[in-house]
Amino acid sequence: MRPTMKDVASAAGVALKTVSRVVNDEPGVHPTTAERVREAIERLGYSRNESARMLRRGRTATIGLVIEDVADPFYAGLSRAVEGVVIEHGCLLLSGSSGEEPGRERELVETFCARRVDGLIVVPAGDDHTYLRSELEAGTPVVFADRPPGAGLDVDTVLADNVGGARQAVRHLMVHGHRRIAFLGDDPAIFTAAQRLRGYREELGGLFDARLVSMRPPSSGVIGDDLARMFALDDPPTALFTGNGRYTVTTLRALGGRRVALVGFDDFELADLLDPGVSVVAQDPSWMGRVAAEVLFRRLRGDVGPSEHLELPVRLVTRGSGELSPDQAGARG
Amino acid sequence: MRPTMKDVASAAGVALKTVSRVVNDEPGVHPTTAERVREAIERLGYSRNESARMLRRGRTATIGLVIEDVADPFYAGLSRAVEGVVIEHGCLLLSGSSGEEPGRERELVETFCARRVDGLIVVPAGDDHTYLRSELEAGTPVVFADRPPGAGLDVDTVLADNVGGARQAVRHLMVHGHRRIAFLGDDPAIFTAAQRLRGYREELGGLFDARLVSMRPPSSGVIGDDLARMFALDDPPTALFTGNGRYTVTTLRALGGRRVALVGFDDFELADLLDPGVSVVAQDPSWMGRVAAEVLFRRLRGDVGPSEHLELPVRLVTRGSGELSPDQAGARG
DNA sequence: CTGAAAGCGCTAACAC
DNA sequence: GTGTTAGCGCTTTCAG
Repeated sequence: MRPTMKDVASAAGVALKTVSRVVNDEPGVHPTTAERVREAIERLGYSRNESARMLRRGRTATIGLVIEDVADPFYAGLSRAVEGVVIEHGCLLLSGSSGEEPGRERELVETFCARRVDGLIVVPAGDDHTYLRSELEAGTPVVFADRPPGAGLDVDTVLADNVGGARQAVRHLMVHGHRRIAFLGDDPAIFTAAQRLRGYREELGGLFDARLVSMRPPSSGVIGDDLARMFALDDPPTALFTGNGRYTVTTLRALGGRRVALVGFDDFELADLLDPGVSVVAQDPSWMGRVAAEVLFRRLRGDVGPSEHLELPVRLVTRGSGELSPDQAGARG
Repeated sequence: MRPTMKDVASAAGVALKTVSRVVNDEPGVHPTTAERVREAIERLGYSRNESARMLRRGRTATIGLVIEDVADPFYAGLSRAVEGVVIEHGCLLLSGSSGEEPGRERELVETFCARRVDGLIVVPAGDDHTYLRSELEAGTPVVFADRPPGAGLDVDTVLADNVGGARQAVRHLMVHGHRRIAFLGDDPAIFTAAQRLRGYREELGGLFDARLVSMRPPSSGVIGDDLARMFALDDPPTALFTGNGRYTVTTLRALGGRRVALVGFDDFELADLLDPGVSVVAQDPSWMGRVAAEVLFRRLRGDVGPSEHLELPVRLVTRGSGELSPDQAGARG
């Protein structure tokens, strides 16, 4: 069906190996012979079968990326950055979304491994990664991004400063006079959510009040109810800290124009165009992706040093919503 | 290094083929034997080498997806939908972003083809796809999404109703009393931009005024200048039609709170939370992705009917900005 | 500079 | 039920 090297070889009247040399730009082929081979390649429309090459060489020039959901802007940005580095290194990217399901994460990782990806970048959904043990022993480098692996796995990790970022957000609100600061975030089973809760709690100290904390899976759709419950308290919150981009948006929608001080974790498009502009603790998903990919390729180049645990700083961006004072709260904007 | 079927076979005291049978759930293996093989697989930590399998079977169970940029919400949504269908069919997705560069699009497509992807979904950046000819002849199905292929290529295509959507947007603004409607969009070399300009022009008829059209590459950063120029006219626009999500956002930012009627092509997160809410002609990127993937798998299943050319309807979503009357324009919001 | 032979790990086709 | 053989298309090794 498709022409193979053998076909090209007989078309050009040379041996298989000579074609291989030409295709791979190996030295030691007479220019005239090379030209004849190239002409045959062109004429037959030959293109090297990478599957065969991979099998023989034992390298696939493929990196596997498991994220939570490409449609989420954070992971989309991360993916794009990973892709950039991967392409720069002459590799291709196999990617998949776990949808926050540990089973799917594992399935994806195992499928990628069966394809013998040269390396793996994983944003884990689960917290048991013992299934990766044999792959690591086989020498495949793995980098965890955004969230660390489950206990007992010593691999490179690139995280954001979740605790510090949360503390920064809460401190900012406190500086602006708030004492009743609510936290709305994801299920604490998720690492980043738990870390941000921790930072929130640490910074709040004695002001912490469990009634001002709502952590629900994003699908539950009850953030509005939780908010209503909090606002009905004798001492309602005057400020909100939302645990990630999705919650910030959901919360803004649930507020329906009600003016409350708010700082969100994660930056998002149009945060500056809302009224007031939404103050956020911004992560840089591209940076995280790039760093994770670079660590991976360093390993691929043979770096066998101890595992790296990077924590990327985050940045408070003030746009108005986080600078409202407690007495400005409550009014309908 | 890694255990192979041969290793498993000798560990279990059976022949290679028996291991293959067990691994592939082929019938005709005695339960006891199968159990022994499974035990050996478990003990050695064996996992089938898919590269070898691909080479032998001639199918890679891989689909290639070329888009413009994963970090763009439209393409992120499309990717996610494609991924869903691909996984459902037991395949994996190789994806890459062309960054709107025809050269990169071609490179990606050719690399994917060298890996012998079973099928290809392409959002083209260029308009010459003759390089795909040989691949199509080799039997690889290709589906174009969002934009059609260059001349002379008869393949399945899934597009949105760009002309109709643009007409709908302009008509809506006209119904609300506007006669001076500007169009801000992408370089007309891009299919969707050209189609939307066409719809805009058709619907506007005699009211068309070239001075109210600005089509620039998104990188140029001069949308604000163009807008200023238009507003400085004797008969400035009272309404804007923006050609895609990115332009809508850039335009809103450039307007800096100035109240002008506006309808944008493409829906976007938070469009409802801005003041006024942004009216849009909404496409459904997930739908487009799903449909494209389904058409592809139908081909893969052997459908050899004439090429399909699907046009997905779009939907006008009114949120306020598109319902402002001409005399409400000009004020600072 | 060029070529022949072996074999990567698997599956297909056919024995037994 | 099970095993043997050939070979997918390429790279590696070694021989000329």
